[in-house]
Amino acid sequence: MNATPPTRPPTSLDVARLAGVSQATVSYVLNDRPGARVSDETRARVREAADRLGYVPHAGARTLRTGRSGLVLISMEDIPYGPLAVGTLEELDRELSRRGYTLVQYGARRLKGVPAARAWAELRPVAVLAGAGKLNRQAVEVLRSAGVKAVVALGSRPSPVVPSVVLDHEGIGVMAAEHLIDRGCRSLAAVVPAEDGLREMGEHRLAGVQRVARAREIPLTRVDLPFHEDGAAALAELWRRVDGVFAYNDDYAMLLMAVLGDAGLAVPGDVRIVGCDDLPLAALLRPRLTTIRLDVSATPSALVQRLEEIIAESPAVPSRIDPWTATLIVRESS
Amino acid sequence: MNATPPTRPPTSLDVARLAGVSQATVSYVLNDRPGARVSDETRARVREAADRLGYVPHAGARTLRTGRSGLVLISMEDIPYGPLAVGTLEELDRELSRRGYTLVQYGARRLKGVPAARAWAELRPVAVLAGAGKLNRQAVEVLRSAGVKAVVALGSRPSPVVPSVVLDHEGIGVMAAEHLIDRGCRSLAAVVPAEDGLREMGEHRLAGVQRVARAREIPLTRVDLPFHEDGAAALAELWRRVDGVFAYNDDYAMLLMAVLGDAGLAVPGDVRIVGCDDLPLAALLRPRLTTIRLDVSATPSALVQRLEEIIAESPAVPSRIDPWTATLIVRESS
DNA sequence: TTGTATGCGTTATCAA
DNA sequence: TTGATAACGCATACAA
Repeated sequence: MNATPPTRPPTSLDVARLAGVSQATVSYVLNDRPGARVSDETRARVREAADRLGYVPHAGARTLRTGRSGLVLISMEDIPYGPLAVGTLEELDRELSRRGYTLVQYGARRLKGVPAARAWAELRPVAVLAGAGKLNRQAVEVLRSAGVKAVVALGSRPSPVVPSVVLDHEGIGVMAAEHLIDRGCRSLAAVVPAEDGLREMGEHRLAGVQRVARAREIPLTRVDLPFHEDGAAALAELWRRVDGVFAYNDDYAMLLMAVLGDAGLAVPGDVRIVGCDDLPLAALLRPRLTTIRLDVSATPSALVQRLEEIIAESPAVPSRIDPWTATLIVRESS
Repeated sequence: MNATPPTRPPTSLDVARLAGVSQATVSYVLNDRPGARVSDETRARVREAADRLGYVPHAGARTLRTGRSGLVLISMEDIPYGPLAVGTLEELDRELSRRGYTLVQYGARRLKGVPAARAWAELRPVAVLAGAGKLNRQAVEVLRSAGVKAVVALGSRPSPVVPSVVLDHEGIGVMAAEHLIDRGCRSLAAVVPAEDGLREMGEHRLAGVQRVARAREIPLTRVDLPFHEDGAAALAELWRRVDGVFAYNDDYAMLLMAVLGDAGLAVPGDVRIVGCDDLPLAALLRPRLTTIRLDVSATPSALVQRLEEIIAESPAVPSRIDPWTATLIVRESS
C-alpha cells in the first residue's frame, strides 16, 4: 500500500521552473496574449513543460486576479423538466461555451437561513438565470453588489425588476381555447394541476383560456386536479357537461383520455381534448392527441446575445425591461 | 439615467474599516472560529457592518487561501432524465449542502479539443461524479493531479479505475425475463433502443435477459428499435412469434402496446409486456403495464457518506473498487 | 481581546 | 524577448 503522495497540484511556477523561464512567460504563452512577444522555441518549451506536469490553471486564482469568473449560473429548481428543457439547456451550454463562458447549474434552496442569492454571489458569476420568484428586489441587490452583470428571470410573466425570459403560458391557453371553440366546442373546461410546482403555470394557462372564453361568450369551468385517476374519475358528471377540455399538458391529457374512456365518453366525439408539450408518447395514443408545443429553438442564442449586450453595457439599474417570449406551435394530430 | 456606479464588491477589509476593527477580526467573526476570542460587542459591530455593506465573501479567494473549494461537480449529460433522476439529484444536493459541500452541475462536452476533465479540474472541486465513459485513466489522472479527492463513476457497470455508482441494468433484464417466464412465456423478445444515449443501457438490460433465457432454455430475439411507430409496426411478424417482450422501458412499452393493438394482438392475452421506470403515465394504460422500478432512494445519503470517507482517507490510488448497486422493485399492476 | 504579516496562484505592469 | 514584482480577497500563525 503506497503512502499518500501529498503532491500539490502543479502551479504555473512549477511549469516555469521546468521550462527554464519566468512564471510570467508561462502565463503569456498559455493564454497566448496578443501583446507578448515570445519566441516560438520558448513557447514550445513552456507548452511541453505544462503538458508533462499536467498543469491545470486554478480558476479561483484567475478569478481573483482578473475579476472575471466567466461563470453563468442557472438555478436547477427553476427549470421545468422534460426533453424540451434538456435540449434547450444543452444548446445554451454550447452557445455560452463558444463565447468563453461556463454554464453551471446550481441549487436554489436557502441553506440555514442563507438566501440562495447569497450563495450564488459568492462565486462572483457574470450572470445569473433564476426563477422570477427567487429574484426579488433584495436578491437582485445582493447579486448586483457582488458584481453580477446580468440577472435574468425565468418565468411565465416578465419580472418587474430584471429582464426576463418569458414562457408564454397565457398564449398557450389562448391557442387551446381558440382551437377548441373553432372546432365547435361550446362548453369548456380547463385543468389546473394541483401539484406544487405546476399550479402557477396552470393558472397562467388558465388565464389565457379565460380571456378567450369570455370574449367569445363560452362557459368555462376551472378544474383543479391532482395527477391521479381517482380524482379525475370522480368528476364524471363534469366531463358530461363539457365538450372541450384544455388538459394543461399531455400528461394530464392522457390521464383524462383514460378516465373519459372508462366513463364511456368518446374522444373527440363527445369531448375534445387539447394537451401541451408535444410529448413523443402522446403521439401513440388512439385517437391521437392534439397538442401545443412551445418553440424555444431560438431562445438560447437570442438569450446569449442579449446577455452579452447587457454585460457590455453593464447598466447598474436596467433602464428598461425586456421580456422575451417563446413562440407557440400547434401540432394537431387527430 | 444614472451613470453606472462602478463600485467594487465590498471586501472584508471594507467591513473592517466600517466596523473599526482589523480585517483579521472580521474573518474571525464571520467564520466564527472556535479559537478566536472576540468580545460580543465587537462581534455585533462586525456583523452589522457586513450587513450594511451587503458583504459576500469571495469564493475564489477563499478557495485559493484554504485549498478547499467545497465544490462537488456532477456532469449534466450523464444523468438520465426523468422524475427519478430529478428527485435523486435534489436529495443529493440537500445531503451535500447539509455537510458543507456545494453541488454543481457542469457540462461535459469537450471544448476546442480540451477534454472535459480539464475544465472540471480548473475549479479544484473536492469530488467529481461523471459518466464512466468520460472517466478514463487519463481523465482521472488529470483530476487527481488537480487535487480532486474523490472521483466517482456513474454507469451500468463498475468502472475499473474508480469507485462507481452502478445502476443495475443487467438486474433489470434478469427480473423482467424471470417475470415473463414465470408467467408462462416460452418465446421472448427484448428491445434495445436505437437511440444514441440509450443503446448502451439497452444492451446491459438485454444481457440480463439473455442470461436468464439461456439458463432456462427459452428462445430470445433481440429487437433494435428506434422510437417510432412505423419501425415497430413493420415487425408485425415478429410480435406474432413471441409471447413475452421486455420493452426496455415504459415509453417503449407504450409504443409496443399501441402497435400491437393496431396489429390485432391482445396484451397480455397474446403477448405479455414488461416495461421499466414506473412512469406515472404508464399506470394510466388499459390494460395496466407491468413495470420495474429502480429503488435509488437510499443512494444519495449512501453516496455522500462514502464520499466523505474517501475524502478523509484521501487515497491517491483507490485501494479497492466499491460499486454501489441500486435495488430493483417490480411493480405489477396488471 | 485584537492587530500585523504572510501566502495561496494568477495576471499584468513595468523595467531590463 | 523576457524577468521581477505587485495586487487580487481571504484565512491564519503569531505578536502585542
